[in-house]
Amino acid sequence: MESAFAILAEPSRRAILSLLLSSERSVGEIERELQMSQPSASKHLRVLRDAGFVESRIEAQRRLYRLRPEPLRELDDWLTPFRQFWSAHVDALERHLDRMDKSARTKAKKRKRS
Amino acid sequence: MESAFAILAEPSRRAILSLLLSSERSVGEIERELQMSQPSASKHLRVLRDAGFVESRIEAQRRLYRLRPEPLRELDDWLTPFRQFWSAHVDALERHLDRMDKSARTKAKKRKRS
DNA sequence: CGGGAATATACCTGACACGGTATATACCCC
DNA sequence: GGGGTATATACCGTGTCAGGTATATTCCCG
Repeated sequence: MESAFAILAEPSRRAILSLLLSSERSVGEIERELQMSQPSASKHLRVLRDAGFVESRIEAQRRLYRLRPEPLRELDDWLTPFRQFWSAHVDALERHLDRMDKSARTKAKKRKRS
Repeated sequence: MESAFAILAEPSRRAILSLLLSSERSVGEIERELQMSQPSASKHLRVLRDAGFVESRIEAQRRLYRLRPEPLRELDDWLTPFRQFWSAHVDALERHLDRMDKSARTKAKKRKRS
């Protein structure tokens, strides 16, 4: 369970991270908003914390969890070489379409990046 | 095994994708360069193909696999809202460091985005 | 200090994915 | 068409992980 990808393979964990985008939350809030059991929330948060995706602070009996950016940055770094690839790919498609008939071009453009 | 993250949770599959960045390869080449068994290579490629990460063409008895950009784009899209978050976070760190001593600032700047 | 709320952990169980071995399939070339 | 190469698939054994239930822990407050 080392890699950031393995951590994010779990849909619930991705949901938690997305939730924390707007603001920090307690375990109970996460539990309610994502409709998961309390132990499940705690366990996912534990995994996320061990992997550095979140950190917590204590407020009375609550633990408030918030995002930490580093692991997601690493993800982004892994993607970097591919980014170059896929923009090249789009350009190649573009050039290719310039030699095709119009109907095909129209259809294919729907898959083009914004 | 739906999500792109689940597919990339496997180190071997990430290795295959990285390998294909430079050029398309046959199953045998992948098998040799990544030191995995032939069935293992075939099975991972099957998963990657089903998920749209690669496509193959046939040349004699070989299958040549090459990258497809779309699924990685989706990954990148998922990261988008977090990117905004982490640059904000860096800026906050930056401001904070402006009030700290120099040695701490120097050390932290190594982790700063380009 | 005792009760209750919030969170964490232990334990069990079922599902599933990976790796390996064996085998099938497809294709080339002599 | 037979032998060999390249790739895919079937099947099995095993480890790992997620979810659930039960319980421990921590903390607040009256």
